[in-house]
Amino acid sequence: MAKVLTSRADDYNQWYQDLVTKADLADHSAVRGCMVIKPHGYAIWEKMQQALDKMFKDTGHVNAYFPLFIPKSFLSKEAKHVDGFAQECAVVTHHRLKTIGDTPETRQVVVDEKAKLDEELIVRPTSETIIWNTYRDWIKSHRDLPLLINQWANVVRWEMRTRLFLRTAEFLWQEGHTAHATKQEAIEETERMLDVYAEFAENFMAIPVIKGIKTPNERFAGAEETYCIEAMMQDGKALQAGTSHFLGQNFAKAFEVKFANSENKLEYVWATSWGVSTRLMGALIMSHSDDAGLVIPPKLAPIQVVIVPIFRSEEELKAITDAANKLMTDLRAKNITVKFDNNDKDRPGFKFAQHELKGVPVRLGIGPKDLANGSVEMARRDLMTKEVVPMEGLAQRIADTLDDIQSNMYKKALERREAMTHYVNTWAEFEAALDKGGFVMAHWDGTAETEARIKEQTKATIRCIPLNNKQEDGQCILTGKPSKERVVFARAY
RNA sequence: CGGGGUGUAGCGCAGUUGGUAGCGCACUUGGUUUGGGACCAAGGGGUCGUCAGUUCGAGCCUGGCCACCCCGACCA
Repeated sequence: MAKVLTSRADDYNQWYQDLVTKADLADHSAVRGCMVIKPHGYAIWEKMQQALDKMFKDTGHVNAYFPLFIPKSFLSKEAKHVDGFAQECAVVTHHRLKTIGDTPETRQVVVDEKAKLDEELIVRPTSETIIWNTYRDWIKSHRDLPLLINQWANVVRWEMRTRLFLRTAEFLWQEGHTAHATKQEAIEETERMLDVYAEFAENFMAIPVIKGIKTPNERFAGAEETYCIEAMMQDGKALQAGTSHFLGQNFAKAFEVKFANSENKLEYVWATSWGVSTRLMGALIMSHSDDAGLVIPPKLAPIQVVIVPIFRSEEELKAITDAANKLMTDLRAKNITVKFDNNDKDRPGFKFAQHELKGVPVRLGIGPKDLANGSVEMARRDLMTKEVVPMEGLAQRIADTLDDIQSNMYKKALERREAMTHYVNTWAEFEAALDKGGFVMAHWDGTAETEARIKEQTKATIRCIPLNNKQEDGQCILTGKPSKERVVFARAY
């Protein structure tokens, strides 16, 4: 068997890189830090979008679209916000090009200096400012609230160092921006959307997550409180998979967004924002995939079942095709997506390997023996097992198998996370646990100074303070000062 | 942005002292094959990352730039 991927044991980073490109998910582009998302990768992203979009709509949100460009002056209206993003913004300064040079050899396109913009435009790193500037006009009365809007968009953050899906200069995401009459409602919204993300991660992506809040250091610029879901990758590193922010009245005050309450008094509105991005693709890959390639949970697989015919003659192929067509009709009736891979170029063994690389959850092999016996060979991608099963009742059996794969993938990821979560009480234990990899649950004295010192010494950050965290007396692993709860430390992507 | 590395066909690589580019896989055509990455035969594909310089002559030497990888700093 020809090896296509670097193994995880040999070089985890290289494995990830190989997998993303070899499984046709994405490629590097001609533009620094930007990727081309290829059809197979985009198909998975579309499945994520569809599931999330439905969840957003089911919780009362509607979609809209705001501009890519933000006037520079908007960004500076919220002081902490601009500090958070100023370092990584792309700036549009001109609106016209011109051609210089008389011959084809010397001809080139240059910026027309006469076409300088009066006010420079920022390519959005996130859309709070343009949206809140717009909301000012939309919100006049408590009857306009709550305003529950989401947008699917691209954003640009000029990153120093990029990795496909995990951190790219341009990425795709959704950003929800909501306005509420009361603080309580806004906090409820923030928590509701965190729950939506957690449910999506666990039920669709089959990734267990810890819901928690960020420390002030790790908080979104401009937020009062940042909630997050944290996932653990196979190498034990943490990955922030989604965030939901309670923005308080910071943006309402910066953009003068006030509403008349029922007593006709003007009040500033309360805000939230929340987002997940194509980074989830990275989480999906690093949670489940193996040395043979991608493993995709059935609920997000663009193709859930592939049928590979095994044949010698045209007659055999025709008989197999008839059987496959019947089966496909049954599967589609159950909303299972299925592909019949009948190209005559590749041999069955090659097809098996290809579909494993691309992560198709269930593969069926149908050959002359199966037609004679009324059976098929069914292979599971998650367990890499094969069994011969009867054609009778197969569609239902496959539906059940897909369900089982979905839950098995979650269970496996959960077991791995539990095995790689360490509870420690001393500094020596803490360092040892970090070197093993995974989440380290430890007491912390609650100060930013201690958090920074730990990060400096170990590269580990506080991923979150879990919601509904168990309260227990303990001592900070670094300073020995008293602590009431353990927080999640890890090295992170 | 700093330190290190890499860049030759779609992918992985070789290319000697500077003398005008090759191998494996993939691709095309034909045939034989087909239950775990088939085989035979004949073909096609390259401004050697890019721009300049040195030279009679550059894949090879020199410099600039670009991209990617690893390690830092920064960050979702």
